[in-house]
Amino acid sequence: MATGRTHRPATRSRGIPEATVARLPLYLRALTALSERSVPTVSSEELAAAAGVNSAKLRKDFSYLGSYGTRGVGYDVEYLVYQISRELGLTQDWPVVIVGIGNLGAALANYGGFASRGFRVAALIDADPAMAGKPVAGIPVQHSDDLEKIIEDNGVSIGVIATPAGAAQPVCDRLVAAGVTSILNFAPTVLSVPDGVDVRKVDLSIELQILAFHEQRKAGEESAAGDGAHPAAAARKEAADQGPDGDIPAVMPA
Amino acid sequence: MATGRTHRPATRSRGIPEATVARLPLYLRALTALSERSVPTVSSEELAAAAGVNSAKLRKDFSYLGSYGTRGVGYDVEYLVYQISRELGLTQDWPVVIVGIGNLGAALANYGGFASRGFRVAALIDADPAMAGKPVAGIPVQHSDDLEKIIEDNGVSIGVIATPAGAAQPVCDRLVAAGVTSILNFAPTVLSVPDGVDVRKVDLSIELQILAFHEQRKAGEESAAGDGAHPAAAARKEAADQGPDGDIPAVMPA
DNA sequence: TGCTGTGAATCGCTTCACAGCC
DNA sequence: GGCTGTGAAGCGATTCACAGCA
Repeated sequence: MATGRTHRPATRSRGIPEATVARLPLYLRALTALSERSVPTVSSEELAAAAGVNSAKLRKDFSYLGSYGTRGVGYDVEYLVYQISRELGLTQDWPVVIVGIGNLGAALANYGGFASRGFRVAALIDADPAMAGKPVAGIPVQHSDDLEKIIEDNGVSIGVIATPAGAAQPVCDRLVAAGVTSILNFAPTVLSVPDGVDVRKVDLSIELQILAFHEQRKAGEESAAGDGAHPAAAARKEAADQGPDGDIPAVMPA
Repeated sequence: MATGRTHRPATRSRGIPEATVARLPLYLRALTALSERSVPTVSSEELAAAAGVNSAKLRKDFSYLGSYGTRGVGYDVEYLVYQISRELGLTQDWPVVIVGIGNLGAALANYGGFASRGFRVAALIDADPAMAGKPVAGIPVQHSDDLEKIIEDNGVSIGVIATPAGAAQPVCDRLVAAGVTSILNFAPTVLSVPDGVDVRKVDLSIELQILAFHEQRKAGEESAAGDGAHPAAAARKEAADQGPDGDIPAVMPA
């Protein structure tokens, strides 16, 4: 779920649960793979397995989009690809800017998944004058002095921040002031934005810490497993092998 | 998300809710910043603001750890840093390997947040023989032939996969076979792992698609004139035009 | 007085189980 | 017979509101 909610609870004509929205890209990817293999139809069971969720959840998710399946048969792959793409807004072109062209920014610029799914890297922006003009992934880096102009000229509404932590908030402010209303933040900082702006964050260090927590728990169990009589140890053991199963993507609201 | 799971619900006595675990790193970061500024105590309200959550949630989260605050005063910053670190398992050293040293892998290797929080990059591994021996972030890249030996020699239990999608599952299988039980996956693939192995995934393309969904909704929302709540930055809203049904997918395969 | 800690109410997501249709 | 679509039950997480303590 993204934070920058326009704080009206239910203005929507068709409200799709946030958790469902977060899974649609997963389904879309699995469906695209099937489509490439020219598979015509797929059952909820099969598709769920490919997407790594359970089939009841998948059917419920799809029921929010409409009745796109056929009982006794399954779902038409091509049709479903189109419906989900449309729902996600991927039938249009989204120009994106990436700010901060270090290793990470370069990795993002080179990431193939961009172009293939309705996103277009409209510009790369960096504060280092030495970077200006240098092409990364075939796109010349532009200096951050021109940020506002770049946003406007390209009609950008989605920005990716891959700067060091200290630069993230100022960059964010400028992006928002220039008209960006969705931000994907890779910097390890909590960004503050006005209402109406969505921020999603991706934070390596947080993910690792969550893994460490579970890892520690696993380790504690092995040693406790022996002295079976202890109730607390037994309790911990039970929780053991349940995957974190986040489902909530590896991302938190800011 | 872990593919294989025993569907055993979390324990309730000693178990900390998963949602709480996911926020602890956030609190820890905010507390560390306070600690660096030598702030001795902090209230739930202040800390919540710094971490970007609401204060009731924060207090509830902390209540799962124990009663570490003082009524009328707040929380002792240093003490809380320690308690959370301990709970997350960060008082010990976690050796981590990164597999796939492209732009992204290099970015991860260079990421400072690693060392500062109990994680140590024990090795960098890549399948390209030309990379072998080349130092990245001061660490020589090793060839993936030696993966198993590297895992064992370093006692690694956490692996980071930053390979292309196609290589991810084989790499994952080898990591798991060699003893890794926690995986952070950056490749756009659903990994399947045996029970007892945790997988968390970070997927740029999914995040962008979620943003696009909300962006699209904002654009379509002009009609909601109702009561005052007016989204800020009403600059560019025309760009997104809800594609009417009828046409064939404009989505390209990956 | 001020702020924590927490039962109780609430919300939203997941799962179950089966009716409905092919 | 097989598989979708969905009301209803179940369950975890969030929020409320206030009791309890420095």
